[in-house]
Amino acid sequence: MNSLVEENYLKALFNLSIESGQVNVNDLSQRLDIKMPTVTSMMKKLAGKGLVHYESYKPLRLTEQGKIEAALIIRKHRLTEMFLVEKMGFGWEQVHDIAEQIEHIHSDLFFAKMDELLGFPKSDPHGSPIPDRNGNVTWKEFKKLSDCKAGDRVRLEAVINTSEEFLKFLNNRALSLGLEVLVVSVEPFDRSMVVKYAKRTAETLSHTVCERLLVVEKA
Amino acid sequence: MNSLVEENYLKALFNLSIESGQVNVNDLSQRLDIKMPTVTSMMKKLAGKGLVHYESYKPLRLTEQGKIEAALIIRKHRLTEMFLVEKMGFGWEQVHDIAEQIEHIHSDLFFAKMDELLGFPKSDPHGSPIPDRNGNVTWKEFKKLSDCKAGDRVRLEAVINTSEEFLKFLNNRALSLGLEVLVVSVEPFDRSMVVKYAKRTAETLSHTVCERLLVVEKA
DNA sequence: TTATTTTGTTTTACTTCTCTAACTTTATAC
DNA sequence: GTATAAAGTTAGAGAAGTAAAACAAAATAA
Repeated sequence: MNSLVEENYLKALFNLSIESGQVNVNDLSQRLDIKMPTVTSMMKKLAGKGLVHYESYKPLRLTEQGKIEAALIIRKHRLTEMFLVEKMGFGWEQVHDIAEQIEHIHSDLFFAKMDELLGFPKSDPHGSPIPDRNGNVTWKEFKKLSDCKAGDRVRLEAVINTSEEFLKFLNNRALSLGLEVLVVSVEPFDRSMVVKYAKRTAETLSHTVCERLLVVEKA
Repeated sequence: MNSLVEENYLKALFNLSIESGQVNVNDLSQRLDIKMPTVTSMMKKLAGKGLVHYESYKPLRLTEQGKIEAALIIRKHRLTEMFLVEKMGFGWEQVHDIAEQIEHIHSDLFFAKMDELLGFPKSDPHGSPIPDRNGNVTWKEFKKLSDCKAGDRVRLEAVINTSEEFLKFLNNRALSLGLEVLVVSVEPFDRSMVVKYAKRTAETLSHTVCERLLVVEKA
């Protein structure tokens, strides 16, 4: 069984791989706020357990087994977030830190029960997919709002950044998942967008914000 | 802030103090399955943090602050057990190990929310009192069923042993908290009791079992 | 009350996870 | 295409938590 610390390395490596493709020791070091020599030695340890492919000076890669174990931790994290929001009344901006701890609870039954009470959800409160019990993840095809053009009608389905500040920013503008959004115009100078949704007829969103909003085109 | 390991020592010391009054290094060592030298050094560490009164070769005692911090961990444990039973559909025999892990989650909000969703319960699924947010515990006056005599009418309010085996034993006999029990007779030879409750007209319970059942006399 | 057993402590050492400092390899810039 | 910078590794060390071995104190039993 992996230690809590090992689980955190696996999860970070998994997430970084998805976010940026190639992951270096330095990336993992910064993500975990742990110095590079420590990361190097942990990578060797995890390589010894068959969870990471490690070669000196090469990018880091999870093995198939490593991917599964990482996905199962992320499964527990996302089920927890969903449970906190749906069953306990938390806001989507409040759940990250709690889930970060509960993801390390060892009890299949506990998470199976959550899953069941939630009706086997496919995604978490931020729109990220929940891996299945075997560690398989299926990603929906999303588009960044920032890649849309004037006139596009889309539905907000996920957010990339899940920091409390960003989510509070979205709360303040009544931006939530499932919302239908019309792109009114795109400002060429700073790529900010004017959008229309719900009762908001002309809300301006910076490019930085639009890059973090994932949408699907409205059929 | 106390580490998870320190929290476990505090909790064990608190529980042992209630169960048996005087707690020696050896008792704590056995309870935690940790060798005595390790316990000794942890006691010195906790004494340094002002949580334990430690003197060589003397019984171990929590300081007032130590009692409060221990009670707050136990509060989290018992709230969790209650939540698992009441809100997630677990049986009272299934919740101990999960609560043992969740009690170490650091989030006042999480436990405040549990408390609220449960309607501020006074005791856990095994009848043990839940300490308040300040670490104060109020024990009800219980009597052991084994101290009752033939003809007594009592209500089952708590169980002492919370092991899975014991609770399954009680489940099999439909013994649950709140039940009204009539002591039909006491066997002088082995102190076993014949009792009557619900639809059971003549159930025999060994002294070992009766000692672990806490009751109040029916007014 | 003295001998023996039990309990508790001290010392040393191991494991896990972390760091700093020094060195090496790879990438970047001129 | 070397010089410099950035990234990565090695080596040594420290904190937290654990145990084994050796010793000391206290309790118990003869």
